[in-house]
Amino acid sequence: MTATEFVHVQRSTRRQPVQKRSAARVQRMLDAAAMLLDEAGHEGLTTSGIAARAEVSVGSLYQFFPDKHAVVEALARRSFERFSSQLQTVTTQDWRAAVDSIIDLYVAFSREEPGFLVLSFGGPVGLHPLDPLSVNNVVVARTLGGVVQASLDLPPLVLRLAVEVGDAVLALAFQTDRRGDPELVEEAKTAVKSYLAAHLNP
Amino acid sequence: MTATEFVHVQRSTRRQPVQKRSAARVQRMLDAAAMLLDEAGHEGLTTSGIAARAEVSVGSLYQFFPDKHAVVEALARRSFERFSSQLQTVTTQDWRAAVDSIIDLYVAFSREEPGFLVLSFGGPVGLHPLDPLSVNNVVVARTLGGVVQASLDLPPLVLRLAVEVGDAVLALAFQTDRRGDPELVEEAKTAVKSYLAAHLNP
DNA sequence: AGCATGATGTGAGGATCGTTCACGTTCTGC
DNA sequence: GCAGAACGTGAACGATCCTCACATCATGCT
Repeated sequence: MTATEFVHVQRSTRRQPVQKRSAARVQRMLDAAAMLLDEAGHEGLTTSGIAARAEVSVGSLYQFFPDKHAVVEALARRSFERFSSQLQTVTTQDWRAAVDSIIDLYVAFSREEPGFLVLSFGGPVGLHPLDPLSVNNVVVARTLGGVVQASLDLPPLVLRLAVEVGDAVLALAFQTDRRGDPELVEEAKTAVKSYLAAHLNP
Repeated sequence: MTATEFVHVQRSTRRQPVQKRSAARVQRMLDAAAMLLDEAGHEGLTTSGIAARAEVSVGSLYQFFPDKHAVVEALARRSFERFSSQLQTVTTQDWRAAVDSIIDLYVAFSREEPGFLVLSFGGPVGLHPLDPLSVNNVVVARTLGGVVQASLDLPPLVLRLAVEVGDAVLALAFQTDRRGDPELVEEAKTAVKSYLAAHLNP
């Protein structure tokens, strides 16, 4: 599983940046969107705001993104790619330690990567039925599965739900405390581990 | 815990209906919002749409609600009150059966009550940090606790997380299948029960 | 009944936002 | 150095949220 896995065929009807100049501008737009997302949340995110912050005209935004939602989606994709690349450094024989590491990594990433927190838990995720951001959890589940398969063998659904369970508790942790309530972060670990353990001793 | 628990001091700066006529109109507005939510989702919900569907002018809407979000919030409150009143009919000595019943009730309610599904899982829930809709799960957790305390004693946090875990899996169930993927609904039950069981045999 | 007061109802219009488009500028390959 | 493609721009259009000045209805009091 390489990072190129996420470079899907762009669903956008817009141009893709081919020159260095515009590629850099697109990155600036995503940076601007991430900052504004942290500062003002989803509701405070405006196309003109993104353009202004990125020192770009609105028209430039729409050269590369079909609509505002596509900007958010591209940002989420970029953030998740970064997270995923770090995820692959997690290698351990003990599956319990793997769960802890993955959750710690996720928490750290939520604190550092601008916009990541809002994208994950903030609210409106464009849940298009096809292949939305929610599929991210599938990737996490596969990675978890890859790490874990060394010591145990579980059906994909269980791994997927384990990730979903962790996500839910972590959402609560970040809702309580912007930096992630430590007690709830620990509970997320035990929740996932106890859920997985339950599927081992039926 | 009676239904009046949810009739908080109205946070709105707007008038509250005092005559029968306007009270009925407010209900019509909420009905309209629920229908439109089912038909077009959050993004398709417009104030003029609600007003038209309820055969009311936009101005009337804003006499009783400070903004659009307040309409959604009031609808969520009303729906949850209805759900909560059914929730109190669940009485059982076996806590495992109680979990099953509550989840079945939730699934049934999500299918029948207009807008309930979109409000629960659809996306943008106005996660105001103070006392948002997310508190609903606290109420469910307390009810679960009340039913369960007969047979076992668990800290509130565990009950709260049990509800959160169930919510997460059910969200996935309704994301897969508009009527709730049966396999995932069953998995929601086992996930919650195994999580609770894990906190009994440490 | 008649009147006063407040509750209720209205919809055109201001403000903001997403998006488009016709035009001007810069790069790339030949 | 030239043609064509890629890139960049911002005024303007339509949709949407929300307000406000005004009209109508209900209730209580004399």
